[in-house]
Amino acid sequence: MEDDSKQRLLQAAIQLFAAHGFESVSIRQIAKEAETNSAMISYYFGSKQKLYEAAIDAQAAALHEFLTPKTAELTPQEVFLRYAHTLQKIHVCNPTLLQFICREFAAPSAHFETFIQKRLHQVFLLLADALQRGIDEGIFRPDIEIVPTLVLWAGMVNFYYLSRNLHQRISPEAQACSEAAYMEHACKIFFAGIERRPAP
Amino acid sequence: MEDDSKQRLLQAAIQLFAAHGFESVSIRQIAKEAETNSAMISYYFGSKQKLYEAAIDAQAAALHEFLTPKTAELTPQEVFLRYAHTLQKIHVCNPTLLQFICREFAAPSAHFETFIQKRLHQVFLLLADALQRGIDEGIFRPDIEIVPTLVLWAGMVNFYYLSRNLHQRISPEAQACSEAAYMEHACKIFFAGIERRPAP
DNA sequence: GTCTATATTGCGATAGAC
DNA sequence: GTCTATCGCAATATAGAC
Repeated sequence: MEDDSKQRLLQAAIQLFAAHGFESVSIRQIAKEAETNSAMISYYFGSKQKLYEAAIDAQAAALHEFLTPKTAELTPQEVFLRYAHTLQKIHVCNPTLLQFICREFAAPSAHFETFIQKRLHQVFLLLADALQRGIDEGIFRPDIEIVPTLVLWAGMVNFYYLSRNLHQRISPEAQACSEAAYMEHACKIFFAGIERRPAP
Repeated sequence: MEDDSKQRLLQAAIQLFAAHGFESVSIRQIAKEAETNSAMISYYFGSKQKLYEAAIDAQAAALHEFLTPKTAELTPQEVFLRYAHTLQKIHVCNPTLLQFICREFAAPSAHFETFIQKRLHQVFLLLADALQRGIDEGIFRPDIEIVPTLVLWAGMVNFYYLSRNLHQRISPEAQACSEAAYMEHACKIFFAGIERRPAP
C-alpha cells in the first residue's frame, strides 16, 4: 500500500468535492471511498481544508499542460480554433473541473484567486493579441472592441459545458447536440460575426 | 413585529445561502442576521431545508414577471433583443440569483428541477420559434441549426453575468465593460453572424 | 503507515416558559 | 409569537496502540 493511500484519498476527494461541495462531504465519506480511514487525511494533508486545496491544485495542474501553447505563428482564427479545441480536451480529460469552477463562480476561494487567475490572465492576453492582429490585418471588422468580444467568445465556448447537464431537461424534444458539432457551429457564427465585410 | 420576522428570515436566508451555500450557513447565523432566533425558522418554515426551498421559490417568483412576454407581434431580432433586455432587468433587480444558479449548475437540487425548468423550457420554445421564423423569412442564414445557435446565444448573454466578478481580476489593465455596452456589442456580432448574406 | 477510540465542537430541531 | 435551554447527533481532529 505505502503512501498510495494518499493518492486514493486525493482522487476520492476530487470526486466527492466536485459532486457535492466542500461542506457537504465529510472526511469519513472521503476515507471510506478511498478505502482507508479519516485519520489518514490529517496524517497526509493536515486537515480537510488542506485536502480541498490539494484537490483544487490537482485540477489546476491538469490545466497547465494545455495553457502553454505557442501561438505566435498561428493566424488569428487559428488561435481561437486552438482555444476551442484545447477546451474540449480539458473537459474530456477532466470531467470534474467544471463543477469546481461553478462553485468558484458562486463564491471564489482564496486558492482560486492565486492559482487559476494568473493562467486565465495569460489566456486573455493571448486572445486579445490575436484579435488585435486580426483587426490590424483587415481580417476582422475594425469596429469590434477587444474586451466585450473576448467575453462573448469565452461565453460561447464555455457556456456549452456549463449548461450541458441541463440541455436534456430544458428541451427534451430536441436531440442532443454533440460537443464537436456545437464548437464548429459556434465558430462559424462567431467568425461570420466579426469578419470584415467588403462594401456592397 | 408580527410575522415580518418571517420576511426578515427569508431575506437573510436568500442573502446568506447565495453567498455561502446551503451547508455552509447555519440556522443560527440566519437567525442572527434576521435579528431573531433559530427556533423561529422551525416555527415559520418547518426546517432549514424548507427555508432554502422558500428562498429558491422567492428567486424564481422574481423571474416570473419577466418570463411572460408577448412575442407574437415582434420580429425575430426583436425577440432576441427583448430577451437580452429582460436579462438585464432580472439581474439588476435580483443580484443574488446568479449565485443560486451557479450552485445549481454544479449540483442541481430537486427544487431547481421542478421549478425553474418549466420556465426555461418556455424560453427555449420562444427563442426557437423566433429563430425558425427568421430563417423562413430569409432574414437569417438558412444553414444555421436551432439548438446550437440557441446555446450560443444563451452563452453569450448569460456568461457576461457569470464571469462579471472575475473580469477585473483576469484583466486588471482593461477598463470595465458596462452591461449595456456589452449587450449591444454582443447583439451586433450575433446578428452579423447569423444574418443572411447577399451573394457577392 | 495504519487504525480505533475519543475529545471537543457545532449542528438542526424542539420542549416549554412567557 | 418569541425566546432560552437543551437534546441528540455528526462533524473534525487527534492521541495512542500496533
